[in-house]
Amino acid sequence: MKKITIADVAKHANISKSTVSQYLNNRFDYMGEKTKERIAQSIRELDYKPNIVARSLKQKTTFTIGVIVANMLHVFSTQVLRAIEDVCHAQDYHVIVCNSDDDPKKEKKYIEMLHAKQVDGLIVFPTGENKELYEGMVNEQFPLLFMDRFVEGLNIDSFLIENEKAAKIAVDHFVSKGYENIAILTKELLKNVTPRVERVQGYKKALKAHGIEVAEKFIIGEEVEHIQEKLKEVFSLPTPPRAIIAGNDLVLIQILQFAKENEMNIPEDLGIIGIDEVSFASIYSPPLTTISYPSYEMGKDAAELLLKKIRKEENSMSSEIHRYQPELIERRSC
Amino acid sequence: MKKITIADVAKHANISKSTVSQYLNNRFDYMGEKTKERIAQSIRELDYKPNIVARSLKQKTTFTIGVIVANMLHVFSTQVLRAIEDVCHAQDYHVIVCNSDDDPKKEKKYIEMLHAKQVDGLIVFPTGENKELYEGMVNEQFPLLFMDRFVEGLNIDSFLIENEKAAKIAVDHFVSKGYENIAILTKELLKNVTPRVERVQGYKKALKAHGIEVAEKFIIGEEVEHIQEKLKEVFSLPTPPRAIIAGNDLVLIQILQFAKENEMNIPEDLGIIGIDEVSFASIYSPPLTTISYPSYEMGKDAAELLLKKIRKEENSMSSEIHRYQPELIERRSC
DNA sequence: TTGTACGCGTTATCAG
DNA sequence: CTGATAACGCGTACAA
Repeated sequence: MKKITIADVAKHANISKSTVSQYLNNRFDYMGEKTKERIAQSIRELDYKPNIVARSLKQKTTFTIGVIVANMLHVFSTQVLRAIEDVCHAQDYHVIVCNSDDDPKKEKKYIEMLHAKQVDGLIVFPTGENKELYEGMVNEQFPLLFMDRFVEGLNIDSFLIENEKAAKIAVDHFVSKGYENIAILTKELLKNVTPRVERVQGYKKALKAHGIEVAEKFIIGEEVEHIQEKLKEVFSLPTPPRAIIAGNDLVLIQILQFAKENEMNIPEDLGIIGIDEVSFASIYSPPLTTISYPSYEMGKDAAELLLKKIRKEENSMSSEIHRYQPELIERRSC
Repeated sequence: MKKITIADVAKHANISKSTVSQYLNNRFDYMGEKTKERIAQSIRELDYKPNIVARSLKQKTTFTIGVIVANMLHVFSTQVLRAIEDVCHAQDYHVIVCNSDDDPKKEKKYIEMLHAKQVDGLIVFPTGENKELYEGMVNEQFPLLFMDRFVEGLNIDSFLIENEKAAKIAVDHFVSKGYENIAILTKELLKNVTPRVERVQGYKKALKAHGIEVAEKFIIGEEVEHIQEKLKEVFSLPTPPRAIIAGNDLVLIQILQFAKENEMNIPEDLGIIGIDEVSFASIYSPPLTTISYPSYEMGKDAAELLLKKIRKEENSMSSEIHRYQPELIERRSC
């Protein structure tokens, strides 16, 4: 059961490989009707399928891109991926998906392997730890885009949420409702991941703009496993928070759990605003006020830009930061 | 800025391509130390990267597999994908991800393209509408696995949840708690997708086993957009349901919304069991009783089997149905 | 140990 | 309109 190649088809149709190749590439400017027919016939009879690897070798293009996310279990990543895949499908590209798990080594290995596999471009949620590597690809003019995270001084198109604004919207809303002692909770602050640092930054700025003093004790960063203890600690303070911003969906669930276990009334005892839309926001009791942003659109725009750069319709050298606006969805938790 | 090939390295090191190739493939059984050093040196200086496409053409293997899911926005798909990616990463394979959107045409196009791209194997959440195509691949001995959905009479390894049992567990639990008028809600029943039909089947069987008559009006299938109206209709019946099984997470949210809007008390007015674990199950009021199953494990096992078949460590001809056990997580909604 | 020559499947070029 | 022939980059007998 040997694979049939273009040579077999040629032999079967009694013509040369080149003619068959032309046929396959729709270059029948001057091809005889009868020849066309014979080729079509042979292809059908032999059930010939072109070998795209061979074509890629010759054409130096694979019609495949790579996407390296931190972790595709995150809802945001999933939505971005889905958008990318949709755009690629529409333009006959395929997508190789990888999880870096925020591990620079893993990220590096993936980038190098995908590059070696000759993918035509890459969309990365960067760990930020492989600057030289990123830089090398830019110099090579390799189509590369960053998503969700920014890496300083690198001249690479980046698609980001207006994170400071997201935090500001939350603070403003709390203030307008008369809340005091507003806290913010995110995952560990150690890692300087763009969304986290920007959100905290925006939180601070917004407080200052309202003439409220920033209290470090209200800026909480903790690994998910230890959030409950941490929360307990913070809410045992003489002046505990009366309002809290959840830095993302996971952290929001932790807060809700804590509030529930301690029988705190929302929004009376504690106001809550979650950054990230969650599936259960509108059915929760009370319905949760959240801040959402256009994940799908971000993925779509990124994919479209990448494909343009791949086709050189867009200058692969110029680069900018694309910012997306967060939006308050007011419900009842604040 | 020309690409460096193995020939350039050879020239630079003043030896032949074959020697370099051997070096790259760790076949230095009899290679001179000095030669090895020279090669390493040249590779570094020229920053040579092997072209994997060329290697694939020669070796007829791409170290890439394809996964076609119905829609990667579904939590189950995401978890399965993540597991597959983990296994593949550990064995240096890459994963191309595609969304069929339950469209047989799209599925067909993907399968054919991926095949042409010479992926080494495929894991598919089948639409079920491309039997001939699936069959062709089996005959070709192409490594192919099905996930979540079963296609009759096809001799292809399939990884499925014990769906009937999941429904049975729910029914049994309701009955043991003294509930009557137990309904089941799924998305449209028209499409004969394995999980849906098996769950309804299991529901019926379980009721019968308890000597309870099956009422067609309690078997509800509806598109997500119209679920609210449908629910309104069903709960206006003379004897409305007192308990309801949510066929999946999306449908569960719809039920919760309906219950909330109509101020129904859970579990007093209405008992609820959701098939599919959801992130907010334990923080909801009341905490939701759900039935979960090992998605990650399913993806992991599938990927491992696929890679074995690819390496011919496993007979690609033999095939079986792998069933996974659902588990009741009792909380307070029933 | 190393070098030569050829194959992998397709496409591009250039005669005819 | 069609057909040789040479790439594309790598791997590998086989020869030396």
